[in-house]
Amino acid sequence: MFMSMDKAIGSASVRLSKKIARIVNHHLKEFNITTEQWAVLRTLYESGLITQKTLSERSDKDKATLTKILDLLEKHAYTERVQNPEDRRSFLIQITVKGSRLVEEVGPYLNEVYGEIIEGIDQEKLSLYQEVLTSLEHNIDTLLVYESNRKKE
Amino acid sequence: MFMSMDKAIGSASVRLSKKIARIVNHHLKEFNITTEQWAVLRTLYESGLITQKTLSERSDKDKATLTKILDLLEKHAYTERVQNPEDRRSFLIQITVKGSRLVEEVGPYLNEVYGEIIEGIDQEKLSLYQEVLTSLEHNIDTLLVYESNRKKE
DNA sequence: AAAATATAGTTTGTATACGAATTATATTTA
DNA sequence: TAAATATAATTCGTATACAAACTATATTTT
Repeated sequence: MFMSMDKAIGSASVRLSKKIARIVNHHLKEFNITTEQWAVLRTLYESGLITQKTLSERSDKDKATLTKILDLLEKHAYTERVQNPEDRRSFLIQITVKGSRLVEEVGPYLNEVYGEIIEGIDQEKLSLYQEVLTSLEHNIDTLLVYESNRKKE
Repeated sequence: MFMSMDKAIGSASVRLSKKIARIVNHHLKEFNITTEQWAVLRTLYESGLITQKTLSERSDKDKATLTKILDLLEKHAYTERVQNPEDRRSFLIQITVKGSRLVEEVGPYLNEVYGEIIEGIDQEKLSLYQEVLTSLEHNIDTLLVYESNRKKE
């Protein structure tokens, strides 16, 4: 069975992720926002005024993708691009009052949804799940760095 | 800390999934195929001749998405749509010899990649990780069914 | 059997992911 | 300091996700 690992870990992780996004999107629909926009907005709420570059790193969004997401968040007046006085190439991204209010409203609501998602699973197992999640992510980060370095040579 | 669950479980799972797809895509590039095309092709390899509908369910692909993926797989002659003699609306999807050969080549190779991804993580923890993954998926499936039923009323 | 309903697959529209090219500006090097 | 290189952000092209509308065909209801 040559694809046991693949099936067990990779496919299952990817499949779960899509389902999480699907159900969260259902719940976020009434707020006119998507899972990914939420991830960016929440990161911004927690970070305060940061550059688009930094926001891209912290929210794990590609710069091209982030451009689009910020366009949408701006359209709803949840965020604003402000010229960075220290570097004319860059923007500082500012969450608006409306954006902050949304985070404060949606945050607790989403936590209820997550309560349903983890229902019946031991806290202990969940902690271990998170731990493995982190290890896997770390391994992949290492591999990705290695590959991108190899590419440059 | 009102978004702990969101951050700990949701965002982390989604982030990991994207990274898995990213690194696997890097490796699959030389075969001119993507992670998602691979998932479909592998499912088909394991299932034999099945309808597009069934393939959609087994590979967890939306029917619209699957249409596009099959278009691409067909372009590379890895699969074919065959008229279903029992139902003129439907197609049977057939993996070609070229497609089978690809699966047999890529499968073991991908398993090596997954070996690197899980490097240094206890087998026991990985099993538990999978177990939680399954439970979470099950919970979400239940919630999604519940929601889609509510919608119809 | 005709009408109503359900189903398989495609198309369309919007959002996301991401590599590559492009533009404007900074930083480094010769 | 002029030239080369690096960086921040946008744009473009291709792939995926998914809801909704649409087409063709099946199935069920009356």
